[in-house]
Amino acid sequence: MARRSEHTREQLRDLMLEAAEQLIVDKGLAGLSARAIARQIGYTPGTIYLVFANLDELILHVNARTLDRLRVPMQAAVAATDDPEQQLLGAARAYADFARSHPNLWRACFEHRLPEDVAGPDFIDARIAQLVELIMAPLARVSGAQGAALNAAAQSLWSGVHGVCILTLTGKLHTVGGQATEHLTDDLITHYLAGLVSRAAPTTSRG
Amino acid sequence: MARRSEHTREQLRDLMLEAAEQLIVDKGLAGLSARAIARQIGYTPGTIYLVFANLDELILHVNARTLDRLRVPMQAAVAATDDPEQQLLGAARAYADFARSHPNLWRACFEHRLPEDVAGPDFIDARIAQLVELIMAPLARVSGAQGAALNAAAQSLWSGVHGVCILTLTGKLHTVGGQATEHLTDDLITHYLAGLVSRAAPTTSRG
DNA sequence: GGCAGATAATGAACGCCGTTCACCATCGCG
DNA sequence: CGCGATGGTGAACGGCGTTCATTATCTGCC
Repeated sequence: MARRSEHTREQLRDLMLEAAEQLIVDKGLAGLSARAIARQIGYTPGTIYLVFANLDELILHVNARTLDRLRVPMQAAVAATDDPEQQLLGAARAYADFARSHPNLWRACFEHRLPEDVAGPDFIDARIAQLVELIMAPLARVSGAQGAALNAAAQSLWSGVHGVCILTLTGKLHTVGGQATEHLTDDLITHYLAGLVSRAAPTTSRG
Repeated sequence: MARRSEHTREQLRDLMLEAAEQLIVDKGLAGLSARAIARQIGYTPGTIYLVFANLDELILHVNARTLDRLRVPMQAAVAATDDPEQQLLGAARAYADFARSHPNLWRACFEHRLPEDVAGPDFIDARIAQLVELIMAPLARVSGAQGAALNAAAQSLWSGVHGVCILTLTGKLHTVGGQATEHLTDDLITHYLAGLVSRAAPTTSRG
């Protein structure tokens, strides 16, 4: 058994990513294994290493796909209105909605941990940057901020929305009267924006 | 070889938690294994299962300890001043500082995933609730909020701070001009508070 | 002192895991 | 037809979490 050439390297790559994605969807990152992927596509585990350097790299590519898909509804939310505050609220709701609809895929993007020293690849960093950039324009319009202050605002606000999603959707926020995710993202954004508008970006324009 | 009785069940428990903690500190959650713990304390893996139901339970107890230790500097920050805004900023900085000083322990609290259906135990939920409650009083004083609105504020603001810490400390926010963690938590809190003060908690007082 | 029963701990075993690599079946080409 | 290149294999290595029959030791009783 060798040299069957039923698939191109490219086709094989897609088959593997597809299978991996399905496994993550069904059983989470923990349910993913080289052997399971191989079983699913009718190859042996060794074949995976002809296409990817290791499982981590494969997972990173699944995550890249997930981030690409996540961007679509967020962009749509931004395009759906001209009111910058509504754009931000909509993008956050789209984010929360995606996370809730595809919990295992979404969590894989943030739970997957590379070995201590290895840095995340550029193609992931770039996609996260795209998400942050999505909210820069509305944020600039609504607050008049720019430069470093705008950057800080985009990062802190977006990290904040992400934090709300993480904690609520992983059930780590079972506090008194646990709030719905969107309720909390709305709360965070509304108040943050109100503060941003009422002040001239105090913390970052000091130096 | 059996029945050495060199240690009480309690002592054994502490030995195991200590060893597990050290392993997590040194190599992260991924570096933890029943065999490694056993090796470190001079017992065999089987012994661990006389004390804990499984590794997950052991890890949850390590996490409980971590959350207890995390609360100390946060409480100190709140006690250090009477200005509620400074209390909140201080608590967030203490949180970020702890996360940076003990990255692997801190991350273990949020990266550890239980099998799909199993819910997190109360002794973890309670400790997270304690952290959120820490900021309720200052938040109430600074904004005048109470009831559900106060609850939502505490949860969204604290989740936000957590999100900032997660994304900056795991290196997932390598965007243009990456900001220091404390810079972003300050930014988030300052603006959120300003917004909270300038408005009468709009999103939650509507119904 | 000697013996029985209780029990703390073992260690071998099961079925997984990621990863490597010598090997071989098959292909295209001369 | 033969041959070199190559796609893919599958066995192997050292790890993992977890279970459990077995055993060495302790305790209490005669």
